[in-house]
Amino acid sequence: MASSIHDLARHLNISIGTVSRALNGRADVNADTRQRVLDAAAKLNYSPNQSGRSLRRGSTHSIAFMLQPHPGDQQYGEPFFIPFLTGLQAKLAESGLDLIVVMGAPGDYQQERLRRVVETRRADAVVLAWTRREDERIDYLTSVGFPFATLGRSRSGGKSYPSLDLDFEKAGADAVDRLVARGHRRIAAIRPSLDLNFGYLFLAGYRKALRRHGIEVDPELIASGFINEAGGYEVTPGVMNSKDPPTAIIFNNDAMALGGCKALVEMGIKPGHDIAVIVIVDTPLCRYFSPALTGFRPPLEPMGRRLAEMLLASIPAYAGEEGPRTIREVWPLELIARDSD
Amino acid sequence: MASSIHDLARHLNISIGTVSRALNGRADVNADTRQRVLDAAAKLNYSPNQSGRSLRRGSTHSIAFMLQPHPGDQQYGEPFFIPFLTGLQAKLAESGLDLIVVMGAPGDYQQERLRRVVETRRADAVVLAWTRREDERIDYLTSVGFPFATLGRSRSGGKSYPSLDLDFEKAGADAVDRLVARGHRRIAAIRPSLDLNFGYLFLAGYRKALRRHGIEVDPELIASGFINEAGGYEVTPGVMNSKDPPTAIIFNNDAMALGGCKALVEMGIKPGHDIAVIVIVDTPLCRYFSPALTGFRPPLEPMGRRLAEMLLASIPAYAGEEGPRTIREVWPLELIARDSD
DNA sequence: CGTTTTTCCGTAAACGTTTACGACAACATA
DNA sequence: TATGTTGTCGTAAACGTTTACGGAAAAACG
Repeated sequence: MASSIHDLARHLNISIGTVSRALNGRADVNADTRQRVLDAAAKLNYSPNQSGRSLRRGSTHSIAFMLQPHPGDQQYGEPFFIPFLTGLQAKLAESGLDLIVVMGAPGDYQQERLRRVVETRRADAVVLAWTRREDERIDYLTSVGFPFATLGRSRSGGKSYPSLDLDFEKAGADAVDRLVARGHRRIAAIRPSLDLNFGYLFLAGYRKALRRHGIEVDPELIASGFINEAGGYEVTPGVMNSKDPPTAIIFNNDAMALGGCKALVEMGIKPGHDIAVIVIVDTPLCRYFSPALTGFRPPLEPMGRRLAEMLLASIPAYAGEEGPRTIREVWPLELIARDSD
Repeated sequence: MASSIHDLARHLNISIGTVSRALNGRADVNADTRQRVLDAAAKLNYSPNQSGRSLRRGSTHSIAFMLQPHPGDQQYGEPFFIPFLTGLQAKLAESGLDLIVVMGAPGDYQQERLRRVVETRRADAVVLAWTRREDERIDYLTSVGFPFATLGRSRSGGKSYPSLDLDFEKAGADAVDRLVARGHRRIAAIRPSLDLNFGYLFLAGYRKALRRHGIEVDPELIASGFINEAGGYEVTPGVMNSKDPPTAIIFNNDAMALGGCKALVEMGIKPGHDIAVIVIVDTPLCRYFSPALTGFRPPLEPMGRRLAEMLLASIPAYAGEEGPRTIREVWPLELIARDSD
């Protein structure tokens, strides 16, 4: 079934060295023999054994992505990641690289699994998501000198790695601007409870914009919960029951918004009618919800492709001998106005 | 950084053969030296190089999962898969196996990528999802004798591989039973347009139950669309505009239901009030939707674990020398009554 | 004490690649 | 002709494991 380089050599009556050189496009092989090798490879359905190749080369030709379930809810996951992975994989495949997805073990926030990937050299580099403000994974990877890139920023690890992020700060501010322009002054913010960096950035933009408009930031209008439906559902009533309730709520993502809207409805408050709602990271869910939720849709698939490019360019083994390269990018987030605000 | 078996041997002044045997728990090594090897391995932070190991062993110690984005919608993916993958990965990790996730290329339904995984021997086995009624992937894998397991049934490939599925047929029937018991006789079914097998099974149960109740199956009440929000949104109006409109709709999954409900609201029809709604494969979305949608929640994480077990047991290299084993399982789907019907 | 068995360990080959090195022929140059 | 250059290819080592084989020492047995 699996034909090796030896089979090709025997079949063509030449040495395995020549076969390998022909296959790898090296210069010191006759054009004629190269063609014969290529033909034979196609005929015998040859494809190189990855283990042998990576053992010899010292690189695995694959990139790992650390995927995690929702913190606080093992039951369901984040559809967010799938289109991102699609882009990532597509770009990596163009360079003949494979994508390994490693699930994080709940609890230790992936440290253990990350070590395993690094130490067994299962991948040449790793991509991290849901970066935290202080991220021990980043500290670890930089300390051992393992190549990586992140979806999202962090304060850890200096500026020595490629990262791609969305401008959540601006999105938070834009959301506030829009609501203020529509007459709101009591604006709540509901964000994830963990120190996920995008929640932090969102809140920073929210605060800044409020102050810019001369509106005092009221801690009673800021709540945090798990970044899923349950989180939004549990936390929203508290905000609504404050002394001076909000007339608008900004949710950090679609799942929290869904749960929050459920809570609102149960309180007899109609989202989009009695109260304005904006979502920072939306999905098709927002568009098809009733009322359709105003939000910011991230271009996930292009982000995946771009981060793959950036990562590859940062790895000497894959990149050409180019000079310094862009190492961090922050993409704008564009508001899509719908019916909920 | 990365210490090899040679480092251990040199450090302990013994041969690499002994080190390997000690590490692999073979019998012919002194208990004392074994302990010394283990200690040294821990101290030198040794972990075996996967490439070397799999080259020698002829197995990669990793399993591939083919992940695909929504057909007809590249933009977002199926949260369905994440908890399933969590379970799969958890179980595989217990046996020291890694999980490789390979994204399917849109268009050729994964044939090309699947070939690549098989031919380069990147994995020892592969897990398929979203099985079709006739599935060329299954035919291919059986024809080349590559081990695999499927989430979902298919008519392809005989009975020679492990598969785990949910009883969509019974769920479809249960949904009909419940609606009929509540007085409905005009019941619509909205399912995916592709020949995804779970859509087929669902419809079979739906039909069977209707006939059992002496209700004629009306083709006008059956519609198919892309298995996402857009699909449900586009297809639902057609069903509602039939000569004798339904008083209840069964959606095949949560995304289609969301889109369908949007369409209903736009037509001035209130889901859960003017019309009953049931979802076959629900997610937390259903619970937090307003009205909360009655549906069947699949135990995805346990399913992932179980399928990993079944797959491992079917691979001679991993399994002990056990006899014949359960090769196909169909799990029941339990209805969770909520507010929409 | 001689023989057989057991226990433990070292040697070396093998897995499928890649690549440094050298060999040989053909050809060009002086 | 002698020398150098170029083009092409084979040889063999190396990557880090695992494992069949054999051997030496120790233990068991007569």
